[in-house]
Amino acid sequence: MEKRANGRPMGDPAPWVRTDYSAENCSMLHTLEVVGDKWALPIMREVFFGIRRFSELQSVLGCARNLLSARLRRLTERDLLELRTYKVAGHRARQEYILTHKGRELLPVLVALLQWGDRWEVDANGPPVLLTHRHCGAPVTAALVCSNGHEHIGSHEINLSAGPGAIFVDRSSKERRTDA
Amino acid sequence: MEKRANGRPMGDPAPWVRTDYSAENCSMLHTLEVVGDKWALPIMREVFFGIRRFSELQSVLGCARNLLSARLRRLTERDLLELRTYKVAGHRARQEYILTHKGRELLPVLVALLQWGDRWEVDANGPPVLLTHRHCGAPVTAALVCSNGHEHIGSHEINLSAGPGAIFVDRSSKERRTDA
DNA sequence: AAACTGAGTTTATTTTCATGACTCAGCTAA
DNA sequence: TTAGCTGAGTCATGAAAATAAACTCAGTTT
Repeated sequence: MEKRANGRPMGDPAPWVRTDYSAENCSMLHTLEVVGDKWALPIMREVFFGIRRFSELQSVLGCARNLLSARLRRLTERDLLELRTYKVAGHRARQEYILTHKGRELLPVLVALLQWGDRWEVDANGPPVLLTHRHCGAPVTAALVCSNGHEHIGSHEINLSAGPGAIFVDRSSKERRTDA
Repeated sequence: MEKRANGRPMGDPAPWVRTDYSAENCSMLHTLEVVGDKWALPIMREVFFGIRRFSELQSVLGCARNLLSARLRRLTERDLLELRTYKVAGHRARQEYILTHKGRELLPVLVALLQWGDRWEVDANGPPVLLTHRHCGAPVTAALVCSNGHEHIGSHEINLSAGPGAIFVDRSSKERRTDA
């Protein structure tokens, strides 16, 4: 079968419609394996916000200690967080979880989630947290941009194609549609 | 106690460190209430990718039918998806789930997750899915931008402050730190 | 009439979450 | 010097959610 350069067979509905390669190794799923449970993203948000100690995280998040413990362990093992010991005068040594580079790069995910909630699920009082650019004071958002500098790309302006790691499958069907 | 214009008490560690208002009504949590379970985001991704029928979604995602059913119902009730009936010649009427505006605006979340996985959890073969700008062909990413047009804002260039919906709490502690 | 398809529902099993009690070491006040 | 407090957890148990597999049911094709 004739294929395009990117591996997609010719004559497919639209480049935006994926029918020919599998979803099972999608990077999004890999990400969700690490942070896709109930508490990982809230934990990461708190660490971004400066809450870094076990007991503080527990009281701020209100989650079960055993779960917090298990999640912090996983986030540490997967190198999103790093455990560090420090000292406060008059107290014994304490521990804190700090962000690694890998963890810090999750910020666009957190901001995108925050922003969607601000836009679509906010209560009457308005958004509880504001993010602004330190240098100019303007609100910060997660936007789709391309590496040629085009900003605020809409969902219809995006082409989807198979990457080197794509797994191809046959899901073709010759049906033609009419409106209901 | 003396406070700044945004309500934060004077003398706090750094604007980036939230210690004085609560996390419980954060918009991120509102978002996660809608799409924070195991299957909602994968479902949304597939619908973005053009997979829109119940049985197609089930076979592509491999998730349990009852869960798929429950998730699609919730996503429809919450207006991220809309159920539509259509007709294929030689078949009885079928149904498809299509994106609403609210659902389409989740794309930055999906792209941010995809991109983090591509960067940090990709397997040897490389990324399975590529997103490119239809007009110029350049890769598309979710980036932090401000409304003054500054692009690629780093996590350290962001100020955090309480918004109108913030709930204030007292978590002050007078401890001073030394290194461990 | 028998088998097939699409879009689910029901029921049973397994996994994950949540609650509350318990541990254990270092510090601190009596 | 012993009793109590704090930080950072673990353990046992019950509740909720996810998974798997069988079942339903109407329209369709053979």
